[in-house]
Amino acid sequence: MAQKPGIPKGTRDFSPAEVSKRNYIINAIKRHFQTFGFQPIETPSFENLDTLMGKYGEEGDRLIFKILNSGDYLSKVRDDLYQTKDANKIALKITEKALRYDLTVPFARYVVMHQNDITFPFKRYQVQPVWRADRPQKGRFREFYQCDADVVGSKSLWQEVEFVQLYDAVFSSLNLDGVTIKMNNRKVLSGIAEVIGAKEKLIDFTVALDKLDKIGEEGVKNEMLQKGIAEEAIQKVQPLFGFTGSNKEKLQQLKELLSSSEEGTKGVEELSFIIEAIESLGLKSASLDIDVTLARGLNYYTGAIFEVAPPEGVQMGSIGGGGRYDDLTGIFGLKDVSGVGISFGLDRIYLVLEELNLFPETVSKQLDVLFINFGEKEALQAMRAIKVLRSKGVNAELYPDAAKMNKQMKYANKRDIPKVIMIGEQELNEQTFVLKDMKEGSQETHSFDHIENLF
RNA sequence: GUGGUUGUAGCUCAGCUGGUUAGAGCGCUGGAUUGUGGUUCCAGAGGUCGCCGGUUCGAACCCGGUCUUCCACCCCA
Repeated sequence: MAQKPGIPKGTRDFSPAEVSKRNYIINAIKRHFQTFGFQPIETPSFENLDTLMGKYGEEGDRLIFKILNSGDYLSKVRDDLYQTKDANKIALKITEKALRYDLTVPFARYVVMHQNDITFPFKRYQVQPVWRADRPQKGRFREFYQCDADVVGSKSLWQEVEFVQLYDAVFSSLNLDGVTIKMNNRKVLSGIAEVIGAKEKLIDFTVALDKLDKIGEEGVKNEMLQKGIAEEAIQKVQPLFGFTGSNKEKLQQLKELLSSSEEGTKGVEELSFIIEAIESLGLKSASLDIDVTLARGLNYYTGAIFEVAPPEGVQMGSIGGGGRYDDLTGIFGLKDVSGVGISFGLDRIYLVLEELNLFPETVSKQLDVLFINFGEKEALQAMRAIKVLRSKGVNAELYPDAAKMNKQMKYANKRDIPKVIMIGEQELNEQTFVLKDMKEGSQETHSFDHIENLF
């Protein structure tokens, strides 16, 4: 009985055309990572469960794909525990490995394990798939690629400046103009929470604030009230709801709002430094925008927070994100190593480029020329030509069977092969070949000796 | 994890309030065309209607379950 094939939800097959396009994006990203001085590493697809657990918050823990232990894993579960049917507790007994959830935590683990071999500051990049046991929806998959660049071992804000430039360089080279690099700072958020007297509600406060563009001012206020943030406190942050103007104006407003908070003031200073540096260095096509509602990834960011929004008019979540985390390696026993990094969301960038029709036509071209097969002797002559062409880097192939011309031409047409070369009995005898342009429909005869000068 | 949505030929989809043999377009194979693709014409192949169960004389259609798709929430790239 033939079984109906299928793949798990949230996963995808990639066709040759899709792989070409994905490689086009990946190559652009890697190229710029290298020009900015980052070095590649790779880490295993799965890690020890305890390396990952507790690093992404409660929600994150739930979304980690856990790998069942091998062997008779249930025998290790005590009967009384088994009877409780407490999935979370039992899970810890029957699984000790998990698929990686992002590239940042494995990187932190890598840095700690190899600290003696690493020269700091260490700049690494990593392009590998990650897995999340999430419900898929548009632009969200259960297996997807992250393209990360991080620096550890430097507290310099020049790193942040460089990451802004890196985002700009990559998106510009992909001709994806008009992306907005949104920037915030954890210290600013802490400062705001402190000023309004809701310091212990920082996470609730920022998560609600983050939804401003989605649920509006009233929605945010309602959620804050619901989370137990006082009415008066919310009144104090009223300026944030109409937070517009240039970056300079926003900085000025923040400075006043946070003047009583030491931490908040520090955050404003950091933002100012980056903004001023970028203003004097300039960006090619992206714009940098302070967004105090930006609050993703708060579980470990301590300074700058980045998120990249696609150009206006494209319905898609963020296509990149990142930030500074002062003590990520601390949980693995290496103190005082500051890190900062960014990530590119390959799958979403793909969808955006597709929507805006920004893939160059040449990306999907696989073969330059197809040789028509007229039989054994003719095919041998074709193979001689193919050998020469390939040595010059031309993508060439012989149709494998001496099928009907009609069929071979249809094949060339369907594969979108621009040129076809025919060497039949007559051409073989005359030491010539016929070159046909599939787009124009025109063809001409050349001497076989001239084959290498064709392309 | 919560709520909703979707599933019929390789693909995109019709299919009436439940009624004989489930259709179309595109694609595929062959032919018109034995050395010329894209356009045209002719012929043909291809479906246990997602899967399991129930209601009914009778189910693609109604009901339950399950898987899948897409969307929103949570969260996030």
